[in-house]
Amino acid sequence: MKIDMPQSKNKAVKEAKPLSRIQEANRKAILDAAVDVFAVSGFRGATIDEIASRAGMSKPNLLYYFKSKQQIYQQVLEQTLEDWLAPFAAIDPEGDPIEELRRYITAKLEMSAKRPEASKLFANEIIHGAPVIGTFLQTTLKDLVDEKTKVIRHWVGQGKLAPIDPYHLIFLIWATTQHYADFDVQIRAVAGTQAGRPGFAEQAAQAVLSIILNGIRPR
Amino acid sequence: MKIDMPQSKNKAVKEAKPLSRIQEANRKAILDAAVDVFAVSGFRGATIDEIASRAGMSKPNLLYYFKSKQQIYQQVLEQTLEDWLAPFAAIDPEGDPIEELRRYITAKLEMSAKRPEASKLFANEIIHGAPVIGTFLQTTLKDLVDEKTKVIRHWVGQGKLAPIDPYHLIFLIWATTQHYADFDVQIRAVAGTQAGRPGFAEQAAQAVLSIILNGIRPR
DNA sequence: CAATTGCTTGACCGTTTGGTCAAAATGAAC
DNA sequence: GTTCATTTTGACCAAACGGTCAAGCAATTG
Repeated sequence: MKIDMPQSKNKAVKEAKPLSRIQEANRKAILDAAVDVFAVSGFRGATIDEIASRAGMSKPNLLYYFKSKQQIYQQVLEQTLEDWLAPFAAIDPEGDPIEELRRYITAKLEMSAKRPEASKLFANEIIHGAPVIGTFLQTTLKDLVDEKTKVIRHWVGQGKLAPIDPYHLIFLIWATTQHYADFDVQIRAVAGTQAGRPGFAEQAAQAVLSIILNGIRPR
Repeated sequence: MKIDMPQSKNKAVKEAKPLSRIQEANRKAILDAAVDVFAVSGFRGATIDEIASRAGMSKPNLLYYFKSKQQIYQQVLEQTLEDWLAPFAAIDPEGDPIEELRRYITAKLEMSAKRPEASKLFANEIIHGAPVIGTFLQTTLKDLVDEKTKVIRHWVGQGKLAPIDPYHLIFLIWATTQHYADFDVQIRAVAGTQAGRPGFAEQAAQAVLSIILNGIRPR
């Protein structure tokens, strides 16, 4: 599975597209179904038939809207990437470090709880070598991370955070927050009844925030 | 540590097992190849042909040693599980909490660096709903985790650790350490040249240990 | 050496699956 | 209601893949 990243951000280019009511509805139904199917089965494991069936249409009909399985996959990935990164981009260099990071971690934990499929979708893609979003990671994401590492380094320089490597702090936050989505099966298996009880997500947030924030507080 | 897999049938029943020199070599070659292939392609994406080819033999020959793709998969999973959990099981209730956890985290980070495929194998299995090791998670692993949560709770009670929920501490450690293996592509893409330099793993270990250990030190 | 057993593989089969196509059904426009 | 474009699908194809089988090859044994 070798794919090059098309990065179809060409909204302006293909503006000669009316996109009828029925088209819009069907595309949405397909993409919604696709997130779930790709998340649980991976790219290879997912079948067009299942996506079509979940979207309430026949396979050829689905292929009428997206000309290949890959195209659906890329579209779904692109669509979710933006939401996923938004809270990270929103980290404010002028804000209080601890508060900014608390807000970011909380937002990511909420996303993991609310849309675990999106997280699993990424996890799958990256574990398999990021064949589709590889160049995105090396360009857009790297730039964004570089920007934020500067911010964190600045905070450290000001003595507002303990001296830690910004990259690894970011990785630790990503790892921890996404873990609750990607490994939910393991968490439920291990935590047993506790994981099902309401308030579990809040308890998780409290624990994660406590450890990380105390871990980076200036000493 | 004894780990019995749900699917692993007759180990004791099939007592007479000669296991010739050539058999042993071939089985090992197959399993070694299988770890890599399953790790990068997932169960569904992996093909018997590729495993066989990497192991240097024909597909029918591979099927002579393992009668199905699933059997290889289960075997590989079982084989790696023990190593993977050993350092966790080795956490000593009598030892110093901070030192015990430092040892555990360091061991897991080293495993992630040395054998990332093993970690990816698990990640894949769990993200896809743990179809094979599901019951293992609910039984053996849960018991082990319950045991260790008691230890951590005891430490907290003695005032040797800050008051944190043991489950979430364990999840945080798992998440962080495995992240370096499972998401290595993303880490390399984002950290750029830095990630390639020697000493990067040590730098990661230092940062992770610093944040986590300071995060749980009694205050 | 002969013979029994263990090891290896080319050829093959049935199924799944991504994708095509022509034709039918539906809707929009007049 | 007629016409034209859009939407939908049953039937089909080719490739990939898991798994089988019979026959060939190597090794061990007596």
